[in-house]
Amino acid sequence: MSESHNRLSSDREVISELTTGRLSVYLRCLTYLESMGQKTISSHDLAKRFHLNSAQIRKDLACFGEFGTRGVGYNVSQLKEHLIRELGIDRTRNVIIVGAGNLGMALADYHGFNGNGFQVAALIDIDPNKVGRASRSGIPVLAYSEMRHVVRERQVEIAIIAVTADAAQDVYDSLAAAGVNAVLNFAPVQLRLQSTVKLKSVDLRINLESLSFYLKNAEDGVATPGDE
Amino acid sequence: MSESHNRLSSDREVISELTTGRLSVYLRCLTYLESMGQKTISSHDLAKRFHLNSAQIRKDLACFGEFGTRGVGYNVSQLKEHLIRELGIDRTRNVIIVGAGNLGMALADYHGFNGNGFQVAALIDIDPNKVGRASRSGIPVLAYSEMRHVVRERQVEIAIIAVTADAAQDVYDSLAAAGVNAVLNFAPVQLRLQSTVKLKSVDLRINLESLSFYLKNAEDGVATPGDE
DNA sequence: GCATGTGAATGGATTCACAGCT
DNA sequence: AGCTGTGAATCCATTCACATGC
Repeated sequence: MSESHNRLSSDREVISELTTGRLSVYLRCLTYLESMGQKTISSHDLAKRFHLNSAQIRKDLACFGEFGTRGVGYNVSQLKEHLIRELGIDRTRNVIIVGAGNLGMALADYHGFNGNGFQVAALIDIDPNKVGRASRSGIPVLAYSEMRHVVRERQVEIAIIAVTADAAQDVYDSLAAAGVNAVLNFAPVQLRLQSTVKLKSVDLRINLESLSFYLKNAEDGVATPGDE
Repeated sequence: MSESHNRLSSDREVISELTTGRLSVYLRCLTYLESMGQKTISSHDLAKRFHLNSAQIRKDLACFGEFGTRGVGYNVSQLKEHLIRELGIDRTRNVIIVGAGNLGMALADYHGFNGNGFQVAALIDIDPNKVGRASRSGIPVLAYSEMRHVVRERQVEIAIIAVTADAAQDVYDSLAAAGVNAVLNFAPVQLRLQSTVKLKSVDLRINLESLSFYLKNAEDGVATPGDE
């Protein structure tokens, strides 16, 4: 299939965050198409479903080798399986959530975080009143002092920070020390990075302010439609 | 101060989302600096606090006119007030949250969503069991059928979608019809856009998958550090 | 004929580097 | 001397357009 692409496993080019984000989107779409019984899809049809350009989709997919058939398109199930493997969710990764407040609790029970490659193993909190309880779906709240132990014991690979802004840096550093190397941060702070730990931040406040900025300009008659 | 910049209010150039996101970050930093009693800051010092380039900060700030003093830097309080006005959060905007599940409830009580320019007026849900209740901090859950009315009555400008993926498009369309023109979407779907409604999406699943992708490649020895 | 895969062209955003002000 | 404001240069991502293969 990829006769011309006999690349060794390590010479793959660097893939940008923007591209991987789109791969997730494609995967979701392919899962849907498969459930509808569709067998193949062209980059052009895929592009129509989002606001994307078909060339971009082909480029994104071509990063990993040649997967389409000229004149036909892509095999839905095959491409889906391939993306699952490329994204590394063909096995389950354990997750802990640090901070068992409203947000942490909600995230623990969030469907997208349980199943299909991820599993929330525990919540962690310093508050002794919260320790020993559990989320609605039964995920236990453990003491902060147990964090290191849980990470090792349960082989936790990803942590979610859902504590207040002032505690986030300490938590991040402790997670790094405990051996976690991927963190999703919800605290509204600029964290000082450790080289071993990949960080993604979701800043709710920034998103709201960005909408406010748009509204303000719309009032003033400045046009700026579009998404994300 | 801006003698050379006598632009009329409407000739302002288009400002990218990337820039506005950074403006929010600067604002947060300036608020902190002000609370520490610092009077002025240079673009260089500001840049050191994030992982940014000082030229970028100057460019970002220069969008709105000349605010710094050569040889000195920027006046902290003055620049802060200016950003607050530029971001349109010098007045309070009302917000509703559609979907009073775990996530919606958590967001309703989220500190960043209440105060400093925003105010959550209500939660909305179809489930009759939820209607009439309230979040921990007292934000009421209203019926879905009331949405249109609440939006008009309370002059709601921003809506947050915290419903399941399959309901999100209907909610979005209803919000548009009700007159909301800014939406923050948490449902994992690609929404079909309306021209009058600005959309920002926060897709938690995509963020996790992106971390998984990083972990998978780190296993294979591909280097890709960095944030966001 | 039709759709992929991809080099070349375009379009944006970031960074450099320096003129100009305090 | 020090720092802003900004054209020019660079870097990265997206889009075009077409050769290639089913």
